[in-house]
Amino acid sequence: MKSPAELTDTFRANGLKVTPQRQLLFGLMHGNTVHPTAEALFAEASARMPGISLRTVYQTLTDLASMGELRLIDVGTGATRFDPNTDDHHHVVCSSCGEVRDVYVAGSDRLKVDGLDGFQIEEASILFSGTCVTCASDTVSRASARG
Amino acid sequence: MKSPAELTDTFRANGLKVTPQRQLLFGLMHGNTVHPTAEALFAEASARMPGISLRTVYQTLTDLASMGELRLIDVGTGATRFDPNTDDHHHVVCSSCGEVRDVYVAGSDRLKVDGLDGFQIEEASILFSGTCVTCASDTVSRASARG
DNA sequence: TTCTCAATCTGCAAAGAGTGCGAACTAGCA
DNA sequence: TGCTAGTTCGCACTCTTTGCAGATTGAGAA
Repeated sequence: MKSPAELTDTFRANGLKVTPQRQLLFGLMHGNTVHPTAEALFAEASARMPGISLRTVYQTLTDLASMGELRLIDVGTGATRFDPNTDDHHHVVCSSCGEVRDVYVAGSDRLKVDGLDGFQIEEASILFSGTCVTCASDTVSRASARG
Repeated sequence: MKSPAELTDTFRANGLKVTPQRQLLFGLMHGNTVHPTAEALFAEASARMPGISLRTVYQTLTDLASMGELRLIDVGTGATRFDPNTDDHHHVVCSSCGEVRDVYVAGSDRLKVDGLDGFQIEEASILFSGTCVTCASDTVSRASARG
């Protein structure tokens, strides 16, 4: 995703207005690597701008996504997450705490896929799931505490 | 997923009862390749057994999934889909009509993944998305009809 | 700087997907 | 046949996201 300053220009160039709410969200998303949900962003935004509405957060995120500045990701934890990293990458999710990280996969072009049946593929997304370091060590400590 | 007869035994062996509702759902899911949603199964089930409740459909599907007889899949179309194919496979979804097909992928063990950062991976799922044959030809016909 | 108006913001209602709960019902063993 | 734990069903409710409408405001024009 572009920098807040660049986004300001892009929005104006597209006939969209640059409001304080949008600027705040540009800043909160830029360089953000935690893959927040709309609700999480709303909480952060509210702390800095009391009164901002959840509706506006959804609206702005949707705008950014339709401009290709943001990727919407669904890791099966209920709410959609937003990712400002628009590189070609995939994700890994911790099935215990829900943390999501970006992963880069090489060699996916050499996969042999059977059953595509005439589908014209536009995209392939790989989702890894497992246990993150923190949750793995928590499990270990609980186990030793228990026994 | 096992056959309805085998599931009957498995359920009883696990102390679960075999009701007409469950038998109906065993039958509807066995060999089912369309990846139905709970709502879709409920519609089919209702046609054969008026009065069956959506709650029971969810209940039974959840039971089957926790016994490993069914896989829950989320292709990002809103509702969870249920897949009686428990082989090691992946999915392709048509972004136009939502159709889901099973695909088999070879060579995924040779992928180079960067960024796993200590995660203990338990699963990797690949979701392809694109346009199915039917929707692709529909687009073509509409284009030619248009001129 | 002021004016204007389309774009935006906010709050609320509502839709879609699932889940929790409790009363009524029933499969399956004794 | 009776008993009882497991089920079913319907309803209320949660959660996420979207639709709507009136009030507000950004930003180009005057």
